[in-house]
Amino acid sequence: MANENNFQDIIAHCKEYGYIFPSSEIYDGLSAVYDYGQNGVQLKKNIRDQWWKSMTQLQDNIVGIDAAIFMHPLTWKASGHVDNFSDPMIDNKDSQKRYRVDHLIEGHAEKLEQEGRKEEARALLAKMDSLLAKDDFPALKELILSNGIVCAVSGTANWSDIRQFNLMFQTQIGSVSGEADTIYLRPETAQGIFVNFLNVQKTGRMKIPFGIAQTGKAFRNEIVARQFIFRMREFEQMEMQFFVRPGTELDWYAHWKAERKKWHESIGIPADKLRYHDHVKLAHYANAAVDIEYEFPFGFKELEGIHSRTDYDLKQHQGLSKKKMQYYDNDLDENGKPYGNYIPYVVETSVGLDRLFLAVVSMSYKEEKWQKEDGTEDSRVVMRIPPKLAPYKLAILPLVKKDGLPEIARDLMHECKEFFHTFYEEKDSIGKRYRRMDAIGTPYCVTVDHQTKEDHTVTIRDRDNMTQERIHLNEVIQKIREAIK
RNA sequence: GCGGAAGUAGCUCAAUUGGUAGAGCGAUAGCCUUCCAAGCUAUAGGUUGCGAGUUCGAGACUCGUCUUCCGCUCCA
Repeated sequence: MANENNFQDIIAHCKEYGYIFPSSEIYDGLSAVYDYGQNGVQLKKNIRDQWWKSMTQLQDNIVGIDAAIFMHPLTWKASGHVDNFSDPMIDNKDSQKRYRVDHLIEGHAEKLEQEGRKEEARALLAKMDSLLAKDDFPALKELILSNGIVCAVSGTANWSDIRQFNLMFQTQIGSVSGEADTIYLRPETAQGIFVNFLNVQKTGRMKIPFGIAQTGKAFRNEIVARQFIFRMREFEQMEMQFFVRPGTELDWYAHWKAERKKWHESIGIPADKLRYHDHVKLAHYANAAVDIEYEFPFGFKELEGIHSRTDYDLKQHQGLSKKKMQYYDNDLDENGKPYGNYIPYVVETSVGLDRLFLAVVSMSYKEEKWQKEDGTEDSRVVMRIPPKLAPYKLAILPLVKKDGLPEIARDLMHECKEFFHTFYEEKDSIGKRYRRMDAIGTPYCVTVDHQTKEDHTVTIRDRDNMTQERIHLNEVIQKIREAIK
């Protein structure tokens, strides 16, 4: 069974074998940020490619886009990110409760008012507004202390300093400082799809129901980082927003709920490691929501979210942009009349690519021990990554570094690399090289030996069961392509 | 954010009461040629996380700081 110790081993293995490095490690690292190494980038790309193919190429009514990370600031006003998550916060050190500063002071003003001290309340709020406008946090804290405002839980005034709680990363657009405007790094890719809804629908002549898919980076200023790449400040999402006729959204929600779980199983994730988790408490924009959870070494956690987002987002954008986010539906209803104009409802599927990566790595990592024929114990660390996701598909190994074997191996290498990632290695004993390939998860190894010179056959070794068979040189490419289909 | 623990070579760890920083594995080059790790030779790799202090002398003691891990907290 998986456990925490195993998880530490997985993290160490990821670094040791070029999958994941802590960001900026030579400068002591950057909290909650990680880099993908030479093997990690390939695995990540392969997962992303599988998703992209399944969501666009294999679908009749879904197209992809790639929206910019920078978006007009009003986008985040519309989505609710600006108003809800960028306020000054203060913590009470005794109760460890966190408050929005404006809520805390307003609450106190209300109490004053009830006590009939209306003038004081008004003065307090006026003072607060002017200080908030100036972002004068020390003065705001002083205001809280001088008014004797205490925590409702602990009853104490043991307050931390006031800090800005920023969900979103800010930066400046415009090369001349002073004239610059604040913009945000997107906290979710979904809004790039919503703001392009009309563009795609019109230029692609899309008919409802249809979907728009996108993969890309998103950024969140989280408070703390834990659990390796499960929660990062910079992460990659794979999202698809599916636009449907109002009233049909829950049918489509059920459809995608089932489809998405099937997809995870199709890339090799065991069904018993997956489960649904229905949301009881729904976000402000949803009328149904479910997580597909994976059993990580630290427990079942969200891998993908499927949300019925109603028409919330398009309606919000219509309100702020003054552009009609409408679709004219020519299909006939039960009375034989066209459905006509409406704002489509949206069913969202949103996977964390980094989380999926971690799921694949977690399920693949195995430490194995067994008895050899002579009675001694043998062991290996193997990454049983599904072949179609593995960074390298094939390793080509000359049995010895002489007798013309490397030359044959290199010729084969040259042919293979047109079709899939191939690794070449001639140093050390053959057993050692097999172990190295096991450790990075290469599913197949072809070994060129002396017999190859006589009959043009090689051995091909299977990573998972360590068995070998002998095949003709001409069969190698076809066999690997078949295995990674 | 709070509490606890830990930072020595790429990895795992040594280094006696405070007295010259080491080993194994790994890496690199060469030898050997052997189908499942651990054959031979050589080489490289360290301001002991960082900064102060105590001391004739600090990897070790004191203080500060940074990072990581564990448990709470947070995670629309």
